[in-house]
Amino acid sequence: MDPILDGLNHAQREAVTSSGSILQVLAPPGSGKTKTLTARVAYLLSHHGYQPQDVICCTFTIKASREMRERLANLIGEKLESRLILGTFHSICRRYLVKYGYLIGLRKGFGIADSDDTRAIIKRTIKRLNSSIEVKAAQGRISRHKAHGLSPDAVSQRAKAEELELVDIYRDYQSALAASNLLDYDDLLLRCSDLLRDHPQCVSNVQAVLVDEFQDTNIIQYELMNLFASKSRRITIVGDPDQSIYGFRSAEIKNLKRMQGRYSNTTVVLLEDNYRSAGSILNAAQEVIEQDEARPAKALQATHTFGTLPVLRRLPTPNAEAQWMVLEIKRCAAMTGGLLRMSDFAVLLRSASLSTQIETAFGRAGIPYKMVGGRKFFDRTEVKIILNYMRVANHTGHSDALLNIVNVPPRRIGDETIRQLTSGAEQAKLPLWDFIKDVIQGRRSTEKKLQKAAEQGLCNLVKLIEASRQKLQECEDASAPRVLIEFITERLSFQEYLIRTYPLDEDTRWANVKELMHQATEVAAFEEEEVDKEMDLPEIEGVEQQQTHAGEEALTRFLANVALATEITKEEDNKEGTPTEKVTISTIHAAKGLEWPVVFVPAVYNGSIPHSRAEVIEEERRLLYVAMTRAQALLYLSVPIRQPRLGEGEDGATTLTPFLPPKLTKTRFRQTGPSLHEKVVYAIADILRRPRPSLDDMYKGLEFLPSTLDDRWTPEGEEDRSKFESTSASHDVSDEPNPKRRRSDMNQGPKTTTYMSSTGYTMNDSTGFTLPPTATTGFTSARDHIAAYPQLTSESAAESASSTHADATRAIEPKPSSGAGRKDGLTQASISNFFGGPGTQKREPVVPNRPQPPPRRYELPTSQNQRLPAKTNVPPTLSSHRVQPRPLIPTGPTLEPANTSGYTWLATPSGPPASRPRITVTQERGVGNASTNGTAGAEVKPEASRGFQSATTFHTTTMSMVQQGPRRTLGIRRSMNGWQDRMKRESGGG
DNA sequence: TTGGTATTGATTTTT
DNA sequence: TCAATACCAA
Repeated sequence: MDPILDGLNHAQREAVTSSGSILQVLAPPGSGKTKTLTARVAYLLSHHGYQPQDVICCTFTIKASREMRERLANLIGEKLESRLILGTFHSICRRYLVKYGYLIGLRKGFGIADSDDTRAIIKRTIKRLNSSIEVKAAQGRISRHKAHGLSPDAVSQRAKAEELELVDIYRDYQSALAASNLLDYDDLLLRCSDLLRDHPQCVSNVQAVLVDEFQDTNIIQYELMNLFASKSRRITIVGDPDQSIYGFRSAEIKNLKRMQGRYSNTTVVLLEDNYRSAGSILNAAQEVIEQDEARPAKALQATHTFGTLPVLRRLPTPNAEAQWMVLEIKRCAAMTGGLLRMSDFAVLLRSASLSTQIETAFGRAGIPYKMVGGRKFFDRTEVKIILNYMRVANHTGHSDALLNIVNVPPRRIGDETIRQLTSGAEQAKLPLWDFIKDVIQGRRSTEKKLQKAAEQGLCNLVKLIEASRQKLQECEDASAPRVLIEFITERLSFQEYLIRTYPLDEDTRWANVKELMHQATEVAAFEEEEVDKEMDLPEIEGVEQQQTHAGEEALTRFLANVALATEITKEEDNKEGTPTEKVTISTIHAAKGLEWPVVFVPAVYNGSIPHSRAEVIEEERRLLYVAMTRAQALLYLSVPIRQPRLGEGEDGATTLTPFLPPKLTKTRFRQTGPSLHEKVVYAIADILRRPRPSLDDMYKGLEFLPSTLDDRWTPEGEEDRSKFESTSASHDVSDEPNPKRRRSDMNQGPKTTTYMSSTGYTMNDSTGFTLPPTATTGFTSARDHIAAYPQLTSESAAESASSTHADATRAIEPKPSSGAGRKDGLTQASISNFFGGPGTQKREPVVPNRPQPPPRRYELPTSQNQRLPAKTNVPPTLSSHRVQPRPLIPTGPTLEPANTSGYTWLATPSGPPASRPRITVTQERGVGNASTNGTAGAEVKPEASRGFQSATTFHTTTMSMVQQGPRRTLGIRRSMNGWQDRMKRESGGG
């Protein structure tokens, strides 16, 4: 058997081995899309004998291209992998333009205009033309025209009057780019397609073209694909119309049809088995996407068990929402006995700006996280300054970069001076830089005489840039970027400048500059090995490739990578005790193609999703679909019922997204987090294909939980006043009125114990939630609890109904006897399992009067506390607020009849219905403790203890995160052109 | 004319 | 939280 085909199902195999030269693979979420595509690449190399440098593989995002490289390296080896022409459309185009751009009159050493440059240029011309068009709107419309391949002239021909205003801006923008020798993102594609259309010999070597996420291609990218394949006409595309979420970037789902029309011999293969998600999640997601009636029906078959229903949680405010996520993450982590680690959780957001509250809540609670998407490393002001110096040094014609740094650090060059200079340069038809040089050397003068101070400042600037250029000329190797950064920071006394300007966080800002240096160093090290030659395009007879000064070339490439990558991977500082395990917070867009065991999608209200400014609401629905289908085992959607800030309703009330109509939420969702008893946990383990945790391990975490249920808020999304009376007085905990006061509350307790602080829960209790100062209302009986959640019973019934057929597919065990007493019986069984089932040495429900350290939530009277191990001593403030052990009575949602794979419970002795097992969690802890010394679950132990102990280190991480402020964590992306290959070599090889 | 301080305003998604 | 604007003192 061909190892390439190992582990592929029938449809995947068919796709991989298809002899059709034009192949479309339609691959819904979790169907092994990337696996199939990489296998196809490997198959083409090994069975068709193509050389890797003759295969082009286009992805859409950098992350996707990195993943593809990694997978291919495993499949075909690094040697071959590194020679593939693989990358984002933009980066591949850049490579072609660098080598062959001269054929279409592109000037050497062109730079890439990032969105900041674009915005600045457009802003300037709008001002000059006195246009009333908004900058952002103009930017978007110009980009759209370009994505359709329309030049300013082309637009003006078919334009209406109002469009003509834009055409002027468009023209002006284009000439500004040309003047600075810049290409914007659209130009990269556009000019490359010009190149290949006029000079197809540049790609005459290409044997096969593969495109990932084809539904996200725009017209130009589609044309590029065809041009790449103009010789061989062998194309494989993988895509899913349901996951098209880049329409705002002119992506056209129509390209699928267009391609079929263009190539009559198109073969279409459908993948429909989902290997990622629980059946319950798929059902819910499928129902969301099927609301789109224009969409062709497409099957999506679950291969996993039904699992537990997804959650749609209502909460009072965005802040409560964030705190709830903290609670649920901790609850999941603790109650699954080390099965789930921090890196198994993801929070997916419609907008990156939603992250702030979540980040602060996580920071306070000691949840380590990393933010993906949102603000980019290379966009930080301090980094940007250095980069702009480098850009000017690289190419003095880059007027926008020059304008950005002309008075940074301050050189007494103010607005007026700049106005004189720019208008003078324009009149003289000179680049700004040349004009400035002429002025200070006395060859020219401005309309109005410049101030002495300003002139002196300009003089210093020119000297610095000239010196930098000199330095660059002297440096004829790949170290140029690093050399230049060092030189510039030194000459600017940049660190002192940062201290002066940003006294609050000058250290992190300086650290960012250091990080930039580090990146440059890495590039240099990589290129010195000359491995990068393999990244070059293959030589083609008869077409000359353009050569450049090595140092300049290295700098240009560095800057291009920066513009195209905009994020970098920070190497994990694996210092002792630093957890590398982090919760991912990401935009939904940036999460495409990825998966996590547990996914949270907060803010599912109208205006957020669909976004209030969204143009196509179908796309927003697909966005929700994409977000939901990232989840493997647990999916949480949530919505704050009030949005105090920008809410459109009078009191800031929100409305649930129309994508989740009542008939859907009633049948496919539960209202609160699932009870995480044994069977649920086992189902999670099975879906993740991880070993089931032992019951011991599952007990271990419980004592640190304030509750084993998701019950701090009512299912309707109010704070539960019966338990948290004092907090309801000020229900916008959200705005965190006076943290100091609360902190002092906490500090009434003994300052104590590494243990306390190490749980990471002290922090949370003290700041995240408002604890009632007195214990009067702390106790809630389970009966009260049930009374408060009447709907749960029916909900669980719905779940069992909807899950029956899914059961059948996977039932390993005989079904529980169904019938009248079924619900109770099941519940009892699962609960008693949970607290003392056959997984442990104890078969009986635990002896009630055996003294055991209780979990905090169900605190025993203080007399019992004396028997706690010294280190687990609980401060009086915390122990006092709940005085009685809370009996746990099975409630509706603990029913999980879907998970018949948990076979242990059938053997469990369940009490007679009359005497329900009123087991306190105290006992449950006892079981856990007792069996810690036993043998049960020994093999799972390392995992479990890691998950648990890390709480200690979470805390420390948090502290550093809090000090640094939010979003200091560097993103996980890495620019391409081999940076990641180097990483791989280092980590993988060593 | 500059540069500091205060106020206000604003925040889709990515290459 | 950050950035752009507005105003005032030098």
